[in-house]
Parts: sequence; C-alpha cells; structure tokens
Amino acid sequence: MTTLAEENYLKAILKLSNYSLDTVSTNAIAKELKTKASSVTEMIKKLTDKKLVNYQKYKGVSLSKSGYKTAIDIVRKHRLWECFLVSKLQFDWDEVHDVAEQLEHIKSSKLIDSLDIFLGKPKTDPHGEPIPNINGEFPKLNSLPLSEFPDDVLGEVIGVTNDTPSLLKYLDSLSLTIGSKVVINKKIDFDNSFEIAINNKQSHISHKVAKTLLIREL
Amino acid sequence: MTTLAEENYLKAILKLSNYSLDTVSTNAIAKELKTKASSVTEMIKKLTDKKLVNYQKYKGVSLSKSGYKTAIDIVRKHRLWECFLVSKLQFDWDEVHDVAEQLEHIKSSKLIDSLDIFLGKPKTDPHGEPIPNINGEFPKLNSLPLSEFPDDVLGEVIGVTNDTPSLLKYLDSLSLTIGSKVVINKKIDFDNSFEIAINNKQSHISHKVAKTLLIREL
DNA sequence: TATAAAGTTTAGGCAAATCTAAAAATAATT
DNA sequence: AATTATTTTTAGATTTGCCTAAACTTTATA
Repeated sequence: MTTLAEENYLKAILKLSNYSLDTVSTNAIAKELKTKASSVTEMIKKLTDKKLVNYQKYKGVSLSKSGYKTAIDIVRKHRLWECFLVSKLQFDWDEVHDVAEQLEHIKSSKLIDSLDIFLGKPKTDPHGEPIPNINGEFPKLNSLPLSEFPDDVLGEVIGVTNDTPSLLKYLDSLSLTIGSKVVINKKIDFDNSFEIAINNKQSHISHKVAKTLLIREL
Repeated sequence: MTTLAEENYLKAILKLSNYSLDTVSTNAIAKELKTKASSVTEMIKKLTDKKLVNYQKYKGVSLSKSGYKTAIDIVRKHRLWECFLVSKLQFDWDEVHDVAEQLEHIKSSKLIDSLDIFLGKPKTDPHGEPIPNINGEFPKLNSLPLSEFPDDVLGEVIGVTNDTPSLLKYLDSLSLTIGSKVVINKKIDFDNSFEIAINNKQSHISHKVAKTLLIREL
C-alpha cells in the first residue's frame, strides 16, 4: 500500500520523465514537489525498498514497471475526477485542479472504474489531456503542441497540457478554449514567440504558452 | 485546518455523544477508534488547543460549538458521498462505507455543496440516516427505532442507523430493506428480542438489531 | 470508609516525513 | 589536470500520531 507522500513522489517522477521510464534527478523532484533534496533522497530509498523505482546513488531515479503503473493510475484518477467536476458539478476548468489533487488519492478500484463508466469513458480531461484507460494505456490523439505545429495550417485546440489557473485565465482572456480554430501566421525567431489567429482574430503568444497548447490539424 | 486524525476524533466524539454536546469518556473514544487511551488523551489536548473540544482532566471531553460544526460537516460529506455511490455509481448499500470514509475528508465546500445540488439535496443517505444541511441542521424525519416502536402498529422501515456490512447482509437475508412493512407482534422480556412480521412474513430479531432499524408509523 | 478495581494521564519511545547543515561525489571551468 | 561549482547524500533535529508501562484519579465494593 502506498502512502500519500509516496504517491506524490511517483506522480512527480512520472511527470518529469515525460511519462516514460527515463531517469530523473533528485533536484528536479525537489523543485517539482517544493521540498528539499535531502527529503527526496530519503523518500527515494523507501520507494526503492518497495520496488517502485530503480535507483543508484548519484545517478538519479527511474520508475519501475509497478511504479509506472501506480503513477499512471493516479493520473487516471486525477483526470477522471476533473471530468466529473466539470461535466457533472459545473466547475470551471480552472477550478478543478486542487480538488482533483485530493480526490486522486482515494483508494478504490471499483470507485474509479464505475466513475469511468458513469462519465462515458472519456478520452481526455477538461484540459484536453489524455486519460489512461483501465490498463494504463493512453489513447492516441494525433495532436502536436502549437510550438511544433506547421505555419499557415488550420488547426483546432484540443488540449492544454498544464492546468495552472493563471494560464487558464490568460487563455480565457484571449478567447482561446478547447475547440478554438488557430493558424500560425508568423514565428518570431528572436524570442521564439508566435503571431497567430485565434478564430480569425490576431494575437501574439510566447513560446512558453505555445508549448502548452495541443493542436489537431483540420 | 484539521488533520485527518483530528477529524476522525471529532467524528467519534460526535457519534458517542449521540450527536449532541454531551461529555464522552477517553476509553469510549479509544474503543471507537481502536486505539489506546493514552493516544486519545494526547489528541484531546491538541483538539483543546484548537478550541474544538472542551476538556477537563479525568472528567471527559465534549465538542465545542466549532468542533460540533466541523464534525457535522464530516457526517454531511460522508452521507452525501454514500448517496452518490449508490444512486449514481450503482454501489450496493453494504459497499459504500469504506469509500465514503475516505471521501468524507476531501476539503472543498464548493465540491460538497455542488454534490448536494447534483444529488437533489437528499434528506437521508442510502441507509436512511438523516443528512445535515449546509447549516449543519438535521432534517426532521419523525421516526423511532424499532426497539421503541409500539406493538401491533403498522410501520415502514425508513432507515438503518448502522452500516456494518454484516448487519446489512443479515437484513438482506431477512428480506428487510428500506420500505419494508413491519409490525411488532410480541416482545420477549427475557432477552428483549422481538417477534415481528416483515411484509407479513414472521421473523424474530434481537434487541441489538431492533435498535438499528428506524420505523415510521403508517 | 478504607481498599480494590477501573479509568485516565504522564513519561519515554518509535516510525513517517520533513528540515538544516555539513560532507561527499560529480560536473564544469580555467 | 586541478580547482571550483553544483548536485547529491548523510547526520542530526523536529513534528505528528501512535505505542507500552507506570503513576495517578475516580469509582465501586466489601
């Protein structure tokens, strides 16, 4: 049985490895969890004892197979609960994160599988992020971050890979939501920013924001 | 902000005081929480510091006004989540307790109030127990435990004040559920047990079980 | 009403998860 | 390659919540 702290470490490692089994540094985890490197080292030892990660001193950690599945299950729960909050309880998409952060730690496979069915087995959460299925597999969504999308091609926003409220509020202010039509008009080399049209209205966004937007070609 | 352990203590005190501000003993709490009396004494001190209970050494504890509200809110959450699990996710009434025990600690007033509305502001949970409203007030249900119900009067089961799975399974085996019609035919003085008719079928139940059944006169 | 029994509190420890400060290992730079 | 800088680990403390054993209060009983 995993503790709450352990689950948060596994989730952080999963995120930092870009949802792979790649190795992650102690400092990166400490930063992600707003804790100290020494705390991370201690916890990694516990996770190693439980065979949830592979670890060699000074060489970083990676998720083991069972650690990966545990972490993916937490992501699945987080995203399904976000769907519930938005589609059933009328939460706004920038209000769901903190509550889902609590709900993702509820332990009951019957609960989460029933919730999945109740919601109609959604493929993505309210921010467009893919929801792993019961076997931990991600659905394929054939999309690219806006930062890698070709110029002058019409696309549709299908997701935002970051649910920081300040970002979501900013996107709202640009009238940019899931479903918006976008075209890249110009890339500015100096700062990697973008001139784009959002539903035919001209805007300018930074590279940092462009990276968070998932676009599907239309 | 209350911790999980603190919330469980407050809930136990509320239950043992029969949902009042009556005084409760250290040992009773220890038994309820399956912990040791010394642990209870320690926690009571913390709760006293936080003004959630009133306490005098060797004289027992009682909930303060704010402790009572905190505890009632947890009961509200527990019962609303039970409603959700049964009415939306198709859980059986004997499966909900452990999951609700986790969900009751999720902190978000927006969440619980939205859930209340989503469920249609139910007055009772799937076991017939009353659900406190947003102000912490119990709805009036004009019912009596079967153990205090008059003889030879037709009544309807509207609740079970205990959600131990073994009890609920036993009641199922007697074909006794919410809505069953019951009449007390005879009280047996020797062991305080009851001869009753459940939907016109003769049965015999113990005093302990009779106390858990809430009956409304028809 | 003295004494035994029961209930409660205190004292001293333990495990989980965190922290700071210092030591050790690795990486970067002159 | 040697030295400096960065990263990581270890050592020692702290807090929360729990434990056992012993001391102390209250209640029950002879």
